[in-house]
Amino acid sequence: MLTERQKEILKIIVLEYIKLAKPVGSNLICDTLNCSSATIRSEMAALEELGLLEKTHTSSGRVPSEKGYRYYVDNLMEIKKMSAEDMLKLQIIFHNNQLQFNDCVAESLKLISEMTNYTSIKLGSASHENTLKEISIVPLNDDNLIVIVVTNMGYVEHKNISLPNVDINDVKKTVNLINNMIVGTPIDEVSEKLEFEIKPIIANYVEEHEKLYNAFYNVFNNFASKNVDVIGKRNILKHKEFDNIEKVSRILDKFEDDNIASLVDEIKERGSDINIYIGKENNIDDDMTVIETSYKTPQEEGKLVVVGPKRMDYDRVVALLEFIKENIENQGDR
Amino acid sequence: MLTERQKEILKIIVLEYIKLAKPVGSNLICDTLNCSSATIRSEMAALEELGLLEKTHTSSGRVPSEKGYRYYVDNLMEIKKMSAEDMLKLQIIFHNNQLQFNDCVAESLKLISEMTNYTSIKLGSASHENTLKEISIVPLNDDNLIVIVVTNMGYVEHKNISLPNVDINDVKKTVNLINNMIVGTPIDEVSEKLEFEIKPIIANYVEEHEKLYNAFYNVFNNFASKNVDVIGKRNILKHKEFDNIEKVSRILDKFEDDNIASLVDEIKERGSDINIYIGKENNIDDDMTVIETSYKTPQEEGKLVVVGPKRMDYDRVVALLEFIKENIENQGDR
DNA sequence: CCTAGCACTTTCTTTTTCACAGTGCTAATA
DNA sequence: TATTAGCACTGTGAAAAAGAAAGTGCTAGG
Repeated sequence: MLTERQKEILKIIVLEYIKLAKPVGSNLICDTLNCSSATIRSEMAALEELGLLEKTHTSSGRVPSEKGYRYYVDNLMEIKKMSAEDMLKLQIIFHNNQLQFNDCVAESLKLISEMTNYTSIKLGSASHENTLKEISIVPLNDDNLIVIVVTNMGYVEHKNISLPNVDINDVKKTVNLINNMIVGTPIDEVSEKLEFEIKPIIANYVEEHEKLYNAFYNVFNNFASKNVDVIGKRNILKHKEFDNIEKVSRILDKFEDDNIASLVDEIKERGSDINIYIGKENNIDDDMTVIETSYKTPQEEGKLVVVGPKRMDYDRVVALLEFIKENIENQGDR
Repeated sequence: MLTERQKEILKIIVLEYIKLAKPVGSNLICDTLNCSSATIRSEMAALEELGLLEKTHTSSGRVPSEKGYRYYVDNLMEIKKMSAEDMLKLQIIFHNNQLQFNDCVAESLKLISEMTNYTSIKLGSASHENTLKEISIVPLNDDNLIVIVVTNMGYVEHKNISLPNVDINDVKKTVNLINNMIVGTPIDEVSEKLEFEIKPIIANYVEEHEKLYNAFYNVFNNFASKNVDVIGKRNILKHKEFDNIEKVSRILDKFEDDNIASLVDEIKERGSDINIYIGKENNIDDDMTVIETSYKTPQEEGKLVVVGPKRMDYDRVVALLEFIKENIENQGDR
């Protein structure tokens, strides 16, 4: 159990380090608290003993440890009101009746990325949670057409396919078959159903049924496994701690990875509204913090995620995410 | 006019520098050519006088100048055969009957990026060259639906919109109106036509016509202006000359820029098959080279672009692009 | 329990030194 | 006349040395 003064000191160090990214010395603190630097130093030594602070070298100032950040987040962080500026900008988005609900989410995440210089991620439902809602085609010319697949969660994917020597009416019939027989199936399982339920039927009356079947099979087989949108990847470059190419590469690779959804998703619920995973607590990177919340509206459910350096402006991001989550859930049915 | 030996020297320097990214000294060259380093040095001085070579400092070896690369590309580069390995990998893609034509292009560019560590760009036709082919909707639930827009060039875009209190049949009627009256219009001009041709009609019989109109208006008004795909952005990180965060940031910003299409597109045709724009010759970045070719098939036309450091493996990229272009144009109608 | 004072440590920056790679020039040579 | 050997010179990069700055831990006294 920390004394009040220790808490005070830890808090100052965390906030100061977040602001300037420089180890914090005892002098800076004794200005704020009314006591000498020597006193602070012995307190800092105690906090280090507890694993809440770290030194970068024997005679450096202190830096919060991962445990230190965690303590701050759990016990010290005050729920800060959003700055008037942040508030205003977000409200403009949510009160813009021109914007569709969906765009509001995307726009607000984009705004968060811009304002904070962190990276945000919008995570829709996974493919196994999506079922086939409808498939349709648009013929472009004799040989080429576009197949459009829509899932019940409103996820859309399309593909350009070319089917020379296949009668367009056969294609249409096949589409009808799919729409009649397979709609409602989880996207994951569609290609399987195609093989066992559709293929045998079209084999009977379509000349080039092999070609036709393959085309549709591919559409579903390569269906993107996740509905995920990463916004502001390059922001990582703007932070002091990522000042060398290897680190930056490592993180950018993670962001680009198709698997990022699972990295974020694997995180077990902590139960509360907004979850914070610091450093090793998350699967993205030991040097990063992930702040995450989920939302649910009649139309859609998903997760909003903000990823930044451990030295992150926790208060602000939490306030922003809370605001957005609330607005999404309330305005979802406007 | 250069002497044969000067050409020889320039060529060696360009190739060597491309390989190792280190200024090339006279000793290295006199091994290859049978003469002393002093001779080479006076030749190098002459080439520098002509602006084809540069020094990094008074007593360094030589580095090709922009003009030097240009001379190499225009006069010295031999059309190299592709390596067996490159050839094989690409052929696998183009001979894979599973893959749709469209995917071949994307896959081969992806492969180029991976093999060369440069960035490639697939540039489809601009929005003003696309006309509306068809619009369709998929209702998701009472209030929400998806609008799908397809252009004659096979470009597809979709948008989730919510229209509470609007009768789905009114929406369908509106879609029919659009499909009957506006199909064939350049995408750019659709929102205008909506206003003057569709809006007055639906105003008569649709209660919430304002909402409905706005929704469709937005779909078209925000239609992506370019059909562009940038592959392997992060490859820039792998090159020696981009070893600091500012440079990397600058370039990555360019890649992310929605305007990248125009940066590449503005380039005036040089008339030949494959165009090379070195450093200041291109609009992307003075430190980069852009190699570009266009293709045209019955289904689609567009540009293939490879972007990398000026110190780029010109021979290889040209060979790769030539191969792909040829395969696209021949196999486009398979 | 707090604080003033001081010796000590590490980093960071600057300066010095040194070997190296490569140049330009000159005078001799084929 | 073109080439070459020889040599003085120059900028770079790495390593070593020196000094300043920031901050700590400890001790003794209030």
